[in-house]
Amino acid sequence: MTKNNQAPLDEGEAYDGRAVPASPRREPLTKERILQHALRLVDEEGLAALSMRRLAGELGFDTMALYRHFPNKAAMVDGLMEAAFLEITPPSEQGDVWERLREVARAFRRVAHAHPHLFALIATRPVQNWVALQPVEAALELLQEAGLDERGSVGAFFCALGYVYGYALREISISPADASGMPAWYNPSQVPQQRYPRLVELAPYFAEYDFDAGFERSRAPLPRRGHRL
Amino acid sequence: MTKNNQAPLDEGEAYDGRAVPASPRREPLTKERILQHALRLVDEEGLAALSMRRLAGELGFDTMALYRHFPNKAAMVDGLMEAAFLEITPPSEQGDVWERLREVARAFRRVAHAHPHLFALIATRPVQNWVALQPVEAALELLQEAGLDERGSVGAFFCALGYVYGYALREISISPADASGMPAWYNPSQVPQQRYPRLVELAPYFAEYDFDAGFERSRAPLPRRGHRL
DNA sequence: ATTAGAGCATCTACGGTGTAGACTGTCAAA
DNA sequence: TTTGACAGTCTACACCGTAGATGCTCTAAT
Repeated sequence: MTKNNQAPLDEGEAYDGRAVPASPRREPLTKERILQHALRLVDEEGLAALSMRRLAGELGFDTMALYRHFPNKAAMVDGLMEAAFLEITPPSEQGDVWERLREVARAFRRVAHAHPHLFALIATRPVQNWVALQPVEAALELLQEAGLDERGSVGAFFCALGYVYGYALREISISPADASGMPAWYNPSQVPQQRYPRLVELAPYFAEYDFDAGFERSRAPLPRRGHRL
Repeated sequence: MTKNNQAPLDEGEAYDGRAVPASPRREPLTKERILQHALRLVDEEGLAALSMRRLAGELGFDTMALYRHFPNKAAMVDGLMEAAFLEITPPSEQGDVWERLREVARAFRRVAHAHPHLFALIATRPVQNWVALQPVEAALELLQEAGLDERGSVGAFFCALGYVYGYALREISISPADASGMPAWYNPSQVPQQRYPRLVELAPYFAEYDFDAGFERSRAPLPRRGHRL
């Protein structure tokens, strides 16, 4: 398959992995520029599309130039995840505690939508960036402010975090549609009728399910006032 | 890094990707044997360790022999996921509906523990195996049996599925421990004290958190009798 | 008994990947 | 003017998935 290459490439052919000797003066490579372009690549074409050769090529540099800024590819991807976490805005300073907790949850989900490919990675790997713990800290603070004791905070945290991650992940994993415009198993005509009668019966309701509303409605995993977890 | 290679390899050196001409009579390759060995590999060393060359080598065959049984690597991995889904046992035939729903949830979580690396893939990708929909069908049936209407069933399904996936995923993603035996952010001495005071304060409670109990306790996302979702 | 064919296994080769190590050019400080 | 640091380049290596041609062995039909 041929890849359409609308990148800058002002310095030369590039993107066979090599760049041209380069003009005497040019914008030097930086961590930020690299990450920015990499993020765009991943968002638009998925993680598989992110290769050091291609990335460097599209930026107009030699592949190995990237290694002046990151020790290896894994470190660069870590940088991408960190960037994603930085998009999780801190909750507002005042207002109902539970509402502020919901704000954090929404921020997580927003990141999932903004960077689905990256989010799959984030949800899958252990946390290894301190920045990533910023929203965690915020959530814990809120839970305690809401009156939960230590053990309760941790319990509620894991419960809610799991829910938010999982819900968002289901959302973005389910999406890819077939020719008919909807995932195969939403499409009753494709489901083996007698093995999965409920699936067939409920197919239209799956198709019309509103993820936004569903997320907002489901406060269950967050304990409420007077509700023992 | 050198890889220790305790595989069969009775036919010859192998695992440089090539196998020896092979003795006249030997156990032929089958889908099942391939999947079985591949699953072991993934469970023990992670998805990255699964390469066609290595897999074939360890089985004592030429790399390309695998392609007689699977059109490509992706199809083989699909087979692995299908195998994992088959481990999700159907719920018992009778008893409390909610308890049977919990059985399905537990079965999911059990698979996550049995095959963490594979589960990360499963949780991340859209469903593409009909077999994988078996437990979905079961859950939907139970939800309706419990008295929820169509829209309610779908809502509860997404809610619960998200929670189960997410909770299990957090569990298996968090685990990798550092030298001290616990994940870095459970370890108060490693957490930047003043940026994350709550994290430090709650660290011991994180360390003692019981995932099993937490999972069992958290029935919140599943609506109960008399509880409007 | 001989032949034809079907399957499975093997071999070779191609283009892709991440990255180690040596090299070159440019600029700032000594 | 020299020195050194540093950014970018070049070459090379080992690994990856897999297309295509070739060979082997057993079965069924002649």
